[in-house]
Amino acid sequence: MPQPRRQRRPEARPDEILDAALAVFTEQGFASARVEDIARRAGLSKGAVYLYFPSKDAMLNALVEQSAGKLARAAEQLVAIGAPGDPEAALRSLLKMLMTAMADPDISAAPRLVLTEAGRSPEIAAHYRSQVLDIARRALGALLEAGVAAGRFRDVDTDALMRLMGGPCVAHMVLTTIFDLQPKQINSPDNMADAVCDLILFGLVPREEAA
Amino acid sequence: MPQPRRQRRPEARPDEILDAALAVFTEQGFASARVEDIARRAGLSKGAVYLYFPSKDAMLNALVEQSAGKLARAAEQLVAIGAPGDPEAALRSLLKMLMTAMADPDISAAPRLVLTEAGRSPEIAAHYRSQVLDIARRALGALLEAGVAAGRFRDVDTDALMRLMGGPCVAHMVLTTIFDLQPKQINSPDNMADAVCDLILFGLVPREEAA
Amino acid sequence: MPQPRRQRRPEARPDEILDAALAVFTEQGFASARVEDIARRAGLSKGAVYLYFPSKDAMLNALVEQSAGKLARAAEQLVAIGAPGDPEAALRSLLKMLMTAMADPDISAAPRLVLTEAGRSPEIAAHYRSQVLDIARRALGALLEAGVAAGRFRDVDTDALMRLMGGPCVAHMVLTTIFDLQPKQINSPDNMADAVCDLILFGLVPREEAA
Amino acid sequence: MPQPRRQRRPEARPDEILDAALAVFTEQGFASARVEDIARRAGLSKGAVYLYFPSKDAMLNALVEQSAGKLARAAEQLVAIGAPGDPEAALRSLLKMLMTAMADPDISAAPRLVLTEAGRSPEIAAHYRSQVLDIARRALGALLEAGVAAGRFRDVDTDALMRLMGGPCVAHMVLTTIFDLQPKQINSPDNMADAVCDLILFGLVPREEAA
DNA sequence: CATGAATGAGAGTTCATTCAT
DNA sequence: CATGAATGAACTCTCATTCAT
Repeated sequence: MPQPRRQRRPEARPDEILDAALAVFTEQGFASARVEDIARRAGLSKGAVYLYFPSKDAMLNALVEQSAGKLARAAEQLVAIGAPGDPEAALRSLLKMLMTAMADPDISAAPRLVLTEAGRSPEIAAHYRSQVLDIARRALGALLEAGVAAGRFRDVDTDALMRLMGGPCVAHMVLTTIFDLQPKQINSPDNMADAVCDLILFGLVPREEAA
Repeated sequence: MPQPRRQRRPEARPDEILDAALAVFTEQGFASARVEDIARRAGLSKGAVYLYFPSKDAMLNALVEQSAGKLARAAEQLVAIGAPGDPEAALRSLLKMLMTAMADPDISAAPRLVLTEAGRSPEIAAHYRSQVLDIARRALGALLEAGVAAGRFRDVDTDALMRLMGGPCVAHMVLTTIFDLQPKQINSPDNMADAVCDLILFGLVPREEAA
Repeated sequence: MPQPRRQRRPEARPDEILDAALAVFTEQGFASARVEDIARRAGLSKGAVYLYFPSKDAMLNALVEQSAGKLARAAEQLVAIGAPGDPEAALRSLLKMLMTAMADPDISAAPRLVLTEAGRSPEIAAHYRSQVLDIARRALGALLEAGVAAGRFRDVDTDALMRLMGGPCVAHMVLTTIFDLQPKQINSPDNMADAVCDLILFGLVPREEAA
Repeated sequence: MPQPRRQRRPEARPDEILDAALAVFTEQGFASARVEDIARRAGLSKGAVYLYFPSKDAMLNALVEQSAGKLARAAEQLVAIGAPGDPEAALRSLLKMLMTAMADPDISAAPRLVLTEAGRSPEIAAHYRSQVLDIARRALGALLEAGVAAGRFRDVDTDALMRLMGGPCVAHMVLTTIFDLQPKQINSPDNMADAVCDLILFGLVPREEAA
């Protein structure tokens, strides 16, 4: 399957535009982004984007809708498959997936956009909440429940665990992508996920079983 | 032919304007915020704002500069005082302070603004990084070192711990302030901090008390 | 929700805008002129002007650059061709060309604009000086030299002659265009040029040779 | 008479303000000049100037009215006294006075202001025309008439002579004050006046002394 | 389908003018 | 008298959106 060198595929236009829009929105912020910049980056004229999207706002909404759910569904899948057998491993996989996704600027672009724009758009906030956060919380709750049932996890609060799992991933994204603050020792998202997961599972205080 | 209506002129004008600006910026985002809205909220006319700040950008910068450092310095103090005696307690205090601050919409407004605007403003990002993040990381590193020296903490990676401590606080702020996703069981930032701290210290996996 | 009314788009747009700008600038002065007035006079909307010129200042500069040199080059040509043969005739032609140009409100509009704006814009002053005044002075110097060599002119100072040639033309322009002070007897720029030229050549004091 | 060191002389305020206004207007142009700049230069606060002048326009008008007439009346005097006895000397004196005045940036500031502002203000143009130009023309006409009657001047057109006398002075002012184009050989207004006067009187074409 | 010239509402900023102190 | 904080109209410039071609 040789990839054709951009034979004008008008069917792909909307996605090309959204890709361009995502890039420009995350670089400049939604309000500061100019439709013309998006058009140019998509290889189109300004007017042409309006053949595919009725407004700049519509692009943002499409972007959020498109991205939302992907990660949440992946998390759901992961938990559904892994939780019954080995909750610890499932939790670790979950964290790795999330951390890796967040550490990749391209993948985290959409969440980052939601992060910056949800504050001034109740629609986006509500949509993301119901399509991503609620689903993620439910999946995490199921995973926790399975682990507790198996005697592998303590019976802790789901929301606390959610913050403990998601928070470091978001923090990692923010620190590396926005503030360019790279970890000193750890040099891959995977290792960062391992280090964080280790702490989540076993805690900062040493265990005394070594007798 | 202006028809003015004069007000008192307290020395506090700049701060009043900054308060109004912070509110409007966090509500609408910096780019969408109108100077006139800020002025009205501060009880002034549009033009009067320019007697105190040369531009809209200057307001944002003043806001960031004003807020930056406060939290970081508080964290530094807290660690310096508490770490030598009881590292666990110091860590818990630190987390509580951070979580409480983040859960208060007024206090977290400035950090939230940085979160949404740093992505498109290298100056803001650099300033916040050097005035807040670097300081916070150093304080946390010192705390960790003290705990390790005292045999109370495992010798883990500072950046991983930083993400584990800060992440949940940021996540809590984002979830409650932006997405209005309140925790189901836990009803105060203080309790959330306790729950998270408990997990950070002792881990999700139960300890074998029997031994 | 714009409700546009489209027009044709000739390649001549920039020139149409400059024509309008020149008219408005000379009528109201650069600072008092409104871009919208220029646009309307050019048959465009305010925003459209900015498709062709990045700023109001750029219009002024374009105007000055466009006009500068035309007259000076014409003067150069005239002198180069006429001076060797008949210096007196060349001088008369030069004066007539200048006087006629200055007396025509459309042609003198650009110089008038320079006259009013150069005082507050060192760039304009420098540009006009080097592109017009220096060239004109050089041409006049050459003409004078040729006349002296041919024994037709006295060996006078170039700068004095420059003021004596240019001054009356500028004065004529100022008096008729700005102060609406028309000559009582002389009714055409051509005749005024002749009268002035006659005085320049032969002086106010009668010659005694008539005997 | 020792000059007191600026003992607050409220009576002189209007003039101090006008001096400041003239300076600022000629530097920046009337429209670009800010009342605050004028106030500061006059050593006052912005509001205080409005105790003496009702508006910025009023300052300009006062300035024009103040300056207009001075020169014209001086020219009138000069002609009235000198013309009957020695028309040539009177003409030379007139030219010298004018040239010297125009070459002094302080003295020529007001005429320069009129030059730049009369174009957009019919009132200023009309006032200056009636208070200065008409008077100057009449004086020059009288001088010419006297000279002709005495057989010393040819019977030329008054308006042409007016342009020939005034033009070089204005040109000298414009070239030196606005375009910073100093004469190469002639180094004083007085000498420039002499050179120009010599040309006006005796012409560029050599006289055949041999007779 | 695609272009890009054109529109016009709107935002930041300036500044002449006013008036409480 | 004098101050300078405050007003608000006006202006430059931007940009989402439209539509003739």
